Amino acid sequence: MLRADNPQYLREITSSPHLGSGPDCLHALFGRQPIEHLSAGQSLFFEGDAARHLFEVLEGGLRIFKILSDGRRVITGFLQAGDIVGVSLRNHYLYSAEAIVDTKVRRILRKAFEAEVSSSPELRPEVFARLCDEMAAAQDQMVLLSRKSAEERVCTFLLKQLHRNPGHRQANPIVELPMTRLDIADYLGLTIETVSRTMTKLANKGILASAGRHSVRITRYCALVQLSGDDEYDGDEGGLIAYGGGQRH
Amino acid sequence: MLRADNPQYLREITSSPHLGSGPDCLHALFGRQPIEHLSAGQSLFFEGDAARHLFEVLEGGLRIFKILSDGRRVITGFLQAGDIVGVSLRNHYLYSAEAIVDTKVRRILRKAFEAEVSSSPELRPEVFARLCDEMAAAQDQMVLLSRKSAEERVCTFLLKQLHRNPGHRQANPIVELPMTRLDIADYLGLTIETVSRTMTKLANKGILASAGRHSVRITRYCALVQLSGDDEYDGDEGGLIAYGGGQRH
DNA sequence: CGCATGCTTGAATTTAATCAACCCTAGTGG
DNA sequence: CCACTAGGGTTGATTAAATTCAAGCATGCG
Repeated sequence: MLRADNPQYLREITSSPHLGSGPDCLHALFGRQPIEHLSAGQSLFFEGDAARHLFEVLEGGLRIFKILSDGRRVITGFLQAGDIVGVSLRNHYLYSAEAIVDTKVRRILRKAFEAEVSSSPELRPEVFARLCDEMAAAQDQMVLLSRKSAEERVCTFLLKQLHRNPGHRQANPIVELPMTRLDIADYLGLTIETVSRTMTKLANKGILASAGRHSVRITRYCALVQLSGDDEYDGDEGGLIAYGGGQRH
Repeated sequence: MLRADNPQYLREITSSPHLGSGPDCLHALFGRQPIEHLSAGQSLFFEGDAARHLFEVLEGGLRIFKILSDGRRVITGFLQAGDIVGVSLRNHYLYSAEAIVDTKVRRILRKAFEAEVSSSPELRPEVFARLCDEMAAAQDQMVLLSRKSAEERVCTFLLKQLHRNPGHRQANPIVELPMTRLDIADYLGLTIETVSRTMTKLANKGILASAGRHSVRITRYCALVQLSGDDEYDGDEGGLIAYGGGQRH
């Protein structure tokens, strides 16, 4: 349904079947495993389960989340094609994972993964890099949840979704939002009503235009960046300019 | 001032001077480095700086934080004796670090650290474990910031501070809070007023008693746990019981 | 002793949550 | 093929929680 229509990714991962043959050789570990199909809403694993497998997302998307005892849900991330689930865990899964749409994954035993990684000096930096990226994303999310207004949260989210998908450089790009409003709300620490109202407000400002339930056209990218509350994005790959500060003490 | 008076830690780390001689051999990497003194408020490094060193905290404490362009500050963690700063980073520091009290640290070149780690199969699991712990803490913090009330946040924070210090098993334990109320507020995503009011309310409920500006006596531990919004703590090391869920889908 | 900083308390305001209708659309069955 | 329905989404009115603004209090330091 959603990201099934970009075969670049599949080509890329299948073109590096041997360990150490490229920057994404981590995917090669999953190469010979059978593809598993998850239908929308289906669980992959639960928080607290013994972490026996790692998963590679081939197509579709997952939400990963934690639930408080009284039912409050916090989505800590969305995963899509190319992502690997479960790198940062020890004996038990830190969170639950569910498909947000029909999704294809491959799995590998965690033991096998760890054995491969510890025996391959080529793989280790890649694992390390993924962990650090995950950590950086978690830090950004803490900033968002801690100090950003509803509008800033929604704008930040839209930008993040935009930058992670192909075609984010064109004139009036479309952001795909395969998840529901409730998912977005639980990811941004808001309610569905607030998410909805904020999107409407952004539409009224001419910053975006609704393009069906699961996508949005960005009409004023610069304004979106301004309203996201972050420092300006650098020209290309969606990272923030790190400013080598000096403003406190 | 604060944690200077528990020499156990110093004994522990100096008793394992050789690589691979114990579960905490990571500290041995810093063993021959000179001790550096930071006075309260002093910066160690800034977000965005080239990450040339890793630091080991010997005594005292640090806050690590990010700042939005308009000055809003988010403290993403507090570090104390035994912690290592900078494991989860690539080329630039993800955050700034400042001493919250007079603090002693040792530093090691990141290149040297990485060389040592990649050449030592004993060290690697330890680095990995620290990264995973950091990730788990970040996830918990996201839950706190996303969905917990002011009271739940403060209770969670007090429990976390309590469990990380020695002597948390005694009858009416004392929680040390070396940081200011502003630090706590910026860590919990609240204002100082809300933190202050919430502490007062907890005191009125008989759950805690003020014991000077920088420490608090916990008088009803169980009530504190209830109010923290988490599932019950397990008997010992302050971790949450992971419940092998099954409540959604 | 007196100031400055950090902390507490109170009143007013603001933001987002909650409660409640209603709408839209995709999918179903007649 | 079209009407119906259910779920997700939007919009509006009200409420609650935390922030903001403002004042006063303690503690620690010169």
